[in-house]
Amino acid sequence: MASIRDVAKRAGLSVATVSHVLNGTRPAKQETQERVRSAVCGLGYSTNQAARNLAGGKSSFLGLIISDLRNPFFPEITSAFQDQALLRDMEPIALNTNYDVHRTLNCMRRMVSLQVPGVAILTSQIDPSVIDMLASKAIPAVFLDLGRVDRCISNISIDYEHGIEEALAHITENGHRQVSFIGGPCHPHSARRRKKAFFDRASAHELTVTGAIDSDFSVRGGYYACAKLLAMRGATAIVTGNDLTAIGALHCLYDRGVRVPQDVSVVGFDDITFAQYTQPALITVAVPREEIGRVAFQALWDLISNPALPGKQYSVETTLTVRQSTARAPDCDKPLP
Amino acid sequence: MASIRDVAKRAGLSVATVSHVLNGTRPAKQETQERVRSAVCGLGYSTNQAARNLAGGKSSFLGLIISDLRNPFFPEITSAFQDQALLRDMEPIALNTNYDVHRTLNCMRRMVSLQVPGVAILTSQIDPSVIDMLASKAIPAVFLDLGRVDRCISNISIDYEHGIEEALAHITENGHRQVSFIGGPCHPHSARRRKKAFFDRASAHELTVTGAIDSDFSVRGGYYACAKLLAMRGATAIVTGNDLTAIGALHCLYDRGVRVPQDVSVVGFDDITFAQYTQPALITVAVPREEIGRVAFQALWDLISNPALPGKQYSVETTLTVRQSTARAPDCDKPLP
DNA sequence: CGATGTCGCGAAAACGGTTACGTATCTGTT
DNA sequence: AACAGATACGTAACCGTTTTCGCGACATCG
Repeated sequence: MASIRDVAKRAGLSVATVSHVLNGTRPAKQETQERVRSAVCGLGYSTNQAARNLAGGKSSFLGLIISDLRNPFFPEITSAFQDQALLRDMEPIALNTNYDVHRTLNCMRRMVSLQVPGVAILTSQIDPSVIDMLASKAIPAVFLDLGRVDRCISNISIDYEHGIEEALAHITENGHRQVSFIGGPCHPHSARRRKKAFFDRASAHELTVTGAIDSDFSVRGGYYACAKLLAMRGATAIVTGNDLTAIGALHCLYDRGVRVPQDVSVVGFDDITFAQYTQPALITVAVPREEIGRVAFQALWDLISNPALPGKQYSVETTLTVRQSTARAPDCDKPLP
Repeated sequence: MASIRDVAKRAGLSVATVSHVLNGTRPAKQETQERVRSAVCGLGYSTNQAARNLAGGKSSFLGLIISDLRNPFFPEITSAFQDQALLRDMEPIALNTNYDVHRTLNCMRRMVSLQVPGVAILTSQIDPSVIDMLASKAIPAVFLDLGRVDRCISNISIDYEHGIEEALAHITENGHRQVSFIGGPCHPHSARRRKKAFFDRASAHELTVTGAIDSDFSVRGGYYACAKLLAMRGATAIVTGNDLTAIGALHCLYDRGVRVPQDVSVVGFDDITFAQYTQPALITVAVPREEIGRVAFQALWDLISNPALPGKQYSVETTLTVRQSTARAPDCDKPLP
């Protein structure tokens, strides 16, 4: 492997000059630049990042911790983050925790070892020890839906209220009066926030909540929760905490011969890619995943560029994506009392 | 940031000893090990990868190039690869090319810059310039469905034949005699191979191929291709080159009032996660994505461990996943002539 | 008792860049 | 002609590890 010294020798220059020409950190004569350029080509030289990171005292990596790439929530976030990072000539290091605290800590250790100047932690469940670790090293971090903001910690909070408000307004306009909710496991902060937003907006619309079940954000879980709901009767609309759950519900309803949307309306949450391909196409509260990825990078970049500044709150909106899984409530052609 | 020198000072030892204790590369007294251990804890020391990579002359990164994380084909490959890499204490660097040659080359340059000891290139379309680049630097590489194998190049080839054979056998057993095919864009090698396998096996089963359309592997494309096929009439089964296409076909059939599987059987390809959630659940030829990720790592690891050895051919099997989107051919209760 | 071997450890040279500082040379001003 | 200020470049220290080489202390053996 050719080193910068080889390039310098071949170009008849000093390593300093070569380095500066390569990085544009110091003016140099046109001819000098040419000489460097051609030596680089001739040798097939490529700068050694490790050495650069070491000498520069800073690394070109940027950490991105997510829960699980297989979860359709994350690929788009990851892609968007990556695109931004590459634009700024940073190497994104994306690792998934598989929802495992040990693994998360392992990942964090790797990040520290890599001297990352910052890390975005976009998982749903964040162990406090991770925050401590970051804080003790003063590594800038961006979290998702973590409550607080701190010295080196920014936070992206998802405005669930807005999308849920749109969803419930839509449902109310369609004459529904009784609605059910299938949420997620109560551990993740985000599931709780979705649920709370649902109840808040439901009561604002004077909707009766007939049955609210905590499920596990999986298709299977959605299926069973929906079956339970069906036993309760009464509700003409089901709102779910994520799309997988909604898909499960859709299947359950189909299997029971309940027509969607004629008999029951269903609203999902997240707007994963496949929400548009369900039968019928799922109405869902869209969480702007690409935007989250972009904002996460931007937030991190700000934090890194200005270590003195305190963390900031960022917010992304959710909005209703209207498709075919809702309709007027079944008994709605009768005039309202 | 505490360095190894700080640790050495605090422990009253030399850096060499600390390094060796930390890496277990030289025997040391129990007491010495303790001293190191405690100094490390006291200072919150964490080894600097950049320095280590530089000094060791090798990097702990492993490249993984994929087309597009958003494509449901890749997350599982990426995850599996990552899991394996972490097990071996390597940092996987996953980058997507977005199907763009420029970006691909940019990614490759980054890999070279990071001194990766090897890279897995698991995209469908591989530009020859990428191979040249790798070859000129003698960087071990693993490709997916690239034809050849070379000095530093291993290849994973997907055995499309097997799964397609199962699919067509299944279809034949169900009394179908005429079948259509919706393939992908002819550029990617893999799409061509799928198509060829289909025709080979179809003729082996003496099936008549009524209509074969090259689409674009998207849901929308599948929809339109299916519409065209419907105009041709005759076929009682449709086999597609990937699941997105099959999903599009499913929607088209639904919209036209053609029942699946009663009127027409549909078979997908890939077995993406959502194939099981379509209505009806999609029968599809499963491509073992996790296995591809694992094998890619293993292949790379072998190549790296034994640079002298030539590249190898690996093969992964495809198999039919039976669900609900096929049934006996409509006219099949009539006795066959 | 001296030769030999083993064990535990330290000194210092890499590794390939960056960058603070210093030294020519060139230009224009007085 | 002398001098200031650019301009263009080189020298060498440094970043935090790994790793080679070698040194002393102690045990073993003839």
